[in-house]
Amino acid sequence: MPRQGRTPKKDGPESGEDSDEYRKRRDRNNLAVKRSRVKSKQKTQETLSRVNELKNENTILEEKVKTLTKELGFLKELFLAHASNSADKSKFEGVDLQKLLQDNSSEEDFSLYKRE
Amino acid sequence: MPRQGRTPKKDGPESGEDSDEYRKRRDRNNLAVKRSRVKSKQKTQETLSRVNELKNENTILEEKVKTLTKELGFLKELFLAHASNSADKSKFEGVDLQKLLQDNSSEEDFSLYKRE
DNA sequence: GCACATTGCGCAATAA
DNA sequence: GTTATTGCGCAATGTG
Repeated sequence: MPRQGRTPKKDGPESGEDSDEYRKRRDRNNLAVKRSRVKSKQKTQETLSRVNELKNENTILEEKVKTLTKELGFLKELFLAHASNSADKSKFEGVDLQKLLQDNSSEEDFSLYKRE
Repeated sequence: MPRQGRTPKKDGPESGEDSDEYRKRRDRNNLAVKRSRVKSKQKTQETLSRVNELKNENTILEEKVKTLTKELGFLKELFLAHASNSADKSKFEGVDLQKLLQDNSSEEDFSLYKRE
């Protein structure tokens, strides 16, 4: 659109009724602009805060995963150690522990082995 | 600061040397303003993207925690079931399993029990 | 046809 | 001295 630089002469009841209605409209728009810009800055700040929140949650979750993984590793080792030393040769409650514990089977459904 | 609205008359070599140097300066500043605003918008977009990345990582980590917790729960149950049925009454490789497995001991240092 | 909201843009102040 | 950033007003445009 052509950036028309103010029409000094009043052609009539167009965009520039010299000072009365025009000024009022300009002032109201200037206020609206300020409101809009304040809101915009708030949103930006909130987004930045959100990033920090998420980073923190993330760190906590990573620690949790680390801890759980360590714990799990320990139990599996203990388990296998016992199983390989036991009389029944790596069978434990009918479960093939070597196979069961070898991988980290994140996808696996353990409910098959679950007791009631 | 007083928002001086252009000095039409040239008082001398001040801020408004009527058109030559002034116009050049204005044009260069206008370009700088555009660059600055583009950069600003990019940053905003990047921050929004960052939020999404973090949300995704978060979801993945939460799933991982869930899976690991489930797996751990299963192993502990299996472990305890065996221990309580075994002849040595809840002793397993010299470790008090009941005590060891009762909690989720996130803080605990398992290295004490670690084999070489 | 309004009225407010959002946006691109230029100006001037001022930070760097 | 220069560019970068920022507050501000204007006008166009979007939205309802």
